[in-house]
Amino acid sequence: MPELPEVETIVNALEREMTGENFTKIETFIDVIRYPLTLHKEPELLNSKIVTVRRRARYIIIELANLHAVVIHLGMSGSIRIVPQNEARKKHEHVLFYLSNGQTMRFDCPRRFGFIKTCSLPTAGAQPPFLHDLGVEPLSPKFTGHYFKTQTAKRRGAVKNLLMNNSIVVGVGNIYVAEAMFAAGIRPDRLGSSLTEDECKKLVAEVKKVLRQSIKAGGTTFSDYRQIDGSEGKFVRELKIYGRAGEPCLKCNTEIIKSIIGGRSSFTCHKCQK
DNA sequence: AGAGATACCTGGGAGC
DNA sequence: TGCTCCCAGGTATCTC
Repeated sequence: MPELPEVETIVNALEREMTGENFTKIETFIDVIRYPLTLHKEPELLNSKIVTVRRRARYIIIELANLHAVVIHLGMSGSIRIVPQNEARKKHEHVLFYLSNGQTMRFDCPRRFGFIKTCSLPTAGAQPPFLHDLGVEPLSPKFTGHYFKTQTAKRRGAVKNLLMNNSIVVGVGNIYVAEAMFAAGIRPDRLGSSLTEDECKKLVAEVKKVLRQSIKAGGTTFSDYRQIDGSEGKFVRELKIYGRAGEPCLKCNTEIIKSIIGGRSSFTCHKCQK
């Protein structure tokens, strides 16, 4: 499933392929994915130059010269491909964006957890209005151990849930939370407010590290994520704890235990993580 | 206010 | 082999 590194990989590729082009036609093949699709009825999205493709949290923002924007969220199984216009449409390619260079950008979303919103921007480079309440970017200098300590100190709940809370820090999903918490030696069910400043520092550092490693590897292919050329991400080979319930811990051989925290699968080595 | 639970959806794996 | 069942996930929304 696409987490932040995957979205980053996709955004970089879209920026390279689409900047300077424009949409000549938008076709939808389904009325509702997560929300009703309306963008095929919005002529202001057509024939205006694509100025940038950027990312905020897991949202892909395609900004047009006329200050309209297409905002795409891939949900858990969405992917985007850029292929020639004459290529046959795949079963779950629900939206086709025709580009002025003869290519199509295709939004594929088998489980329909993704969505596409459109909005107008107050100024060039501005954030879409509905993204204003998001927390800091995990790879930005704003995400520090001290910041995380401040946030956890005033809240209740398990550390894992706080790391996945989008109003604190964005784009850290279930896979990378598991990996970062293992690397930092902290149990995911620890009360967030029980973390020392040093533990927060260590955890924040490991979150950044695991995200950077994954970006370098082209993202994690787990079930159906693909890069825009259809190739697989390679980070899945490097997962040390996620999905390894019942298997021995790679550091100490203790059996990895699966539990449910915040309604999501969690993986813990009770010897290495305190 | 904030935290927890739930709905959304379907491919794929497990089990029979 | 083929069927059924259940699980995976991020976000919005509801409830407490």
